[in-house]
Amino acid sequence: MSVAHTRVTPQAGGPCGDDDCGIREVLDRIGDKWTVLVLVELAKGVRRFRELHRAIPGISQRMLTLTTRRLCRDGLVERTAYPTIPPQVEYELTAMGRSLAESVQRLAGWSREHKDAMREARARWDADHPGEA
Amino acid sequence: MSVAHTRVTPQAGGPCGDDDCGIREVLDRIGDKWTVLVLVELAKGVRRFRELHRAIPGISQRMLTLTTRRLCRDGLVERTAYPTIPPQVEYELTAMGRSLAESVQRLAGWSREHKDAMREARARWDADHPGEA
DNA sequence: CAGCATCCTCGTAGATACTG
DNA sequence: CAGTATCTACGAGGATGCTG
Repeated sequence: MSVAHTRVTPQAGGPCGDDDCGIREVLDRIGDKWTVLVLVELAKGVRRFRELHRAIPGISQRMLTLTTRRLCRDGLVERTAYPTIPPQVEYELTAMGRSLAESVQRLAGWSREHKDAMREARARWDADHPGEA
Repeated sequence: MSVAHTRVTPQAGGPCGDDDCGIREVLDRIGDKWTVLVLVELAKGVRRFRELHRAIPGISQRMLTLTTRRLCRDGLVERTAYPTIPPQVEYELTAMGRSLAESVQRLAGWSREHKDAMREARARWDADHPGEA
């Protein structure tokens, strides 16, 4: 997510209310393509770089590096590097990271509960609105 | 958020587990720049197009149109157009939309609780890692 | 008022090659 | 193994003008 988020001006007390300001902040963290997947995988336990890479099909080394680094920076993940040869690096959720992963998984629960309803709604809409991409 | 999401191949039973597959699905819906803001504003009650536009500073007419349409398509928002002159259109959350808004706001709660800790973590990281953009 | 159509910018992420 | 560096693309989103 950051979706080229040019940041919605967070003017406290502005017309945007106070509720959503917090929302954009999380979404700017977890809204991107890979963060949640890493989060969920790490929720299962400690993982090495390569293990994460294999566990998350499709992610490139580059994106895994960037994603884990951002998570470390925000205090959501702890990185431990053992100066062995070959090198070995372990990633683990911090307490805050586990708390976020939990919240995220609740949202995933919502998704599972409603995915069918949404699929139907979409099919209905598409049927009623012919001539749309 | 669709963040140019080329869709992580959702191979059931794959190494990516079953938990996260639901996560990406919600994020593909709400992870973009404006959806959650519209969701939260509509959670406060029925809104007309112009009211939404004013309530969400920074959004363009184009993006508001696209965002509301997608929400309608997924059955999260109901659109009611009155054929008056000038036209008048009202947007309202459906039951499913309200349910999603609630879940999203819980995530926003997490954000508010931890934003300070994350800010501190980031400051610490930046101090320990000089020479990064 | 509530859109639609068009053009353009710029960030996210993919691909590939190299290193401690 | 666990990265870094560089180049490229794609597409979400911004700006602007027009319409029923």
